[in-house]
Amino acid sequence: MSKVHRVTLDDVAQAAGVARATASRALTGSGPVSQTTRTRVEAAAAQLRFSPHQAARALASSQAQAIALVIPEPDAFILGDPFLSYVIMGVSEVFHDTTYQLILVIAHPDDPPTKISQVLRPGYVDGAIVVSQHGSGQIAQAIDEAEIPIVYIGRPWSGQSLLYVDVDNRAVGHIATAHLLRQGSRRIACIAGPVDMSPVDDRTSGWRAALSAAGVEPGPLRHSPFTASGGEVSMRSILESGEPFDAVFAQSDLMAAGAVRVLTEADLDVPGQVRVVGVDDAEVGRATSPPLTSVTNPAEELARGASHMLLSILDGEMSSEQIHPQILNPRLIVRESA
Amino acid sequence: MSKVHRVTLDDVAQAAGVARATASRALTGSGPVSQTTRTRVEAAAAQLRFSPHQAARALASSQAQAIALVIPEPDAFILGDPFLSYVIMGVSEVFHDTTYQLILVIAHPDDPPTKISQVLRPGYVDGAIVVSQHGSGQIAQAIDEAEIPIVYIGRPWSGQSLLYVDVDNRAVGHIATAHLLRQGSRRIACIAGPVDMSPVDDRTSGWRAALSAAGVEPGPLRHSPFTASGGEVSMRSILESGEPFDAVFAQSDLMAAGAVRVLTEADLDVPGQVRVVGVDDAEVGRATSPPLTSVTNPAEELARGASHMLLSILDGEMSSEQIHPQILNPRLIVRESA
DNA sequence: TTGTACGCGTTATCAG
DNA sequence: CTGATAACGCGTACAA
Repeated sequence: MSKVHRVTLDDVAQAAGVARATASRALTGSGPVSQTTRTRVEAAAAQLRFSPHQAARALASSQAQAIALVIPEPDAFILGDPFLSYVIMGVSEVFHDTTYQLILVIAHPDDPPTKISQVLRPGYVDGAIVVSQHGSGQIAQAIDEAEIPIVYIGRPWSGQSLLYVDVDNRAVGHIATAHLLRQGSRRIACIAGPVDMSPVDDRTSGWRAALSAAGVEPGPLRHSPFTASGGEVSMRSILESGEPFDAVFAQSDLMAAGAVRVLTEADLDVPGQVRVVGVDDAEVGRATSPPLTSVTNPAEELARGASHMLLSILDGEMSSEQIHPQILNPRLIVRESA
Repeated sequence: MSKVHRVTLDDVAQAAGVARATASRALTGSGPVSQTTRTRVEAAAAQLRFSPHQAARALASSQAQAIALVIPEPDAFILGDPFLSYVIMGVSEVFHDTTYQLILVIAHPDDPPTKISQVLRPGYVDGAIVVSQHGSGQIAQAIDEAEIPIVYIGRPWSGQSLLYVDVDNRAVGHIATAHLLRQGSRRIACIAGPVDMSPVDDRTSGWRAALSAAGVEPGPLRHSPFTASGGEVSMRSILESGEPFDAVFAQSDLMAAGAVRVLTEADLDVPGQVRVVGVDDAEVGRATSPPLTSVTNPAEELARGASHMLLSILDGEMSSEQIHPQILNPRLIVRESA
């Protein structure tokens, strides 16, 4: 059990016949180095298979070279939502080409805010992307108070941060509803997500706006988690209430899939008796029968946008004038359910 | 622009009127400290909102307090697979209750093995969980050669590591096929995943074994990525080949969903003319019409198992005798597609 | 039980 | 352009 000697910068320097400082400069490009010594150092490093000790580097340079992707997890199975999968992919993709590592932080709403504060500070990560932010709770506050740059995916519920990317969620609700109206629906229900999320708020008000613009009364409205079973619960609740409706705007495809399931079980034909529109244009919506008409929610684009925004801040390439939200436009994908 | 003074352990020590070493021991519990000074130090730390500098701690203790979840990403949209979402959730859940951070590493097959080697070393992470390992490629080798403990989710294709958790994938194939046989199918096609993955191998051989045990000839076999469109492609290929079949064993629900879609488009009734069984028992399989009969693939359990295995190694609670794979049993979930 | 002093591997600041 | 040398913040033998 002999202790394995870690190849350190000193070893490289010695092998190349230079001082440690010189080797550092040569490898990081952080200072003037002659071409000859540079190649010599690089050769030595390659031969010794040197790779810098991240912690040491972070300590000395006070740069963690890591960013956090924070996902508040209020409901147990939120990761089942394809939206988040694509967000993870998008973020990962952008940072893959950089020197930053991606630290995934799934924050439970009931664990101490100090836990997340510990991570969101300089020395641990250089910045963070927060997705699917819920409004209430100390977690949101802890995040707001972090001393590192934070970019949000989805307009933050409170706080005045302008560092976020989002789809125009009001438009999402409007587009979906307008389509249903065009198809002839007159009593449009809304199966919404949790009440404390800004996208939910915005999509719901888009729904309302489209209805009132058409002079139509709103149909029943229900809130539930962004899951298939959430959609089922809401759909059942609406059916049991006896409130009339001839269409459903579900705020995610997962919810819509649940709703379609309940409608089918109740022998209601989709779209014959009830038209359904979802949001996300996710795979699950292509599996339902009939396939789901859906409004896009470009998760990967949002993720990439947020990542680039964060990168440009970290690299100091962002003047304060450039700080403004980036809003993406949703798009209607018509399939057979509406 | 005054420089923000970071609250350091020295500050805490000073405030508590003790030496830094004492403060360190009090906070980490790594040495004898009197009860009174401990409370005093803790009070000071709380008041100053001290939180240790992770990099410094990692450097001094040569423990990164982080683990990596490595996901080789051969196909663009692999994260669309719910299996991986649940793996992420399971791993995250276990490590959430520890002091370890989760670093997500998505490794492209065509980027230099050195990139992943850099991460998988002491000083960066203390251990790693590798999921969905493909056989070929330098990445696999780079991972094998890492100097930190590695636990696999899914039996590694090559190498002799016994540190893995997996479902009994042969049983997965066997159970699915046996069920189809029991239902009266006699010509069972197999829509398999990529050829260089051990689960694919095992499920396929389970399919073969069940068929030969029943004295039945294997139906057509196709390989494609573990995605819905992969399932579509394979299904179309089988249809176009003209080879007869009256059932399909698809090696994931996503693939099965794609297959069902193609079958429906071809006016083939499921399960009337073609029975279909998938794997994963995922949400997407509940949205298809008819809902998918499926063999479970307990992603979260696998993830939790792997996480605990890694933790017990990191904590040194594992004698070499205990090193053996952990194999979970799959289970058939009968729905309407077969 | 507590304090002193050194080391962890890099980067950064100076002289030269 | 290069080489000493001082931080960076914390853990930990060792001595008191």
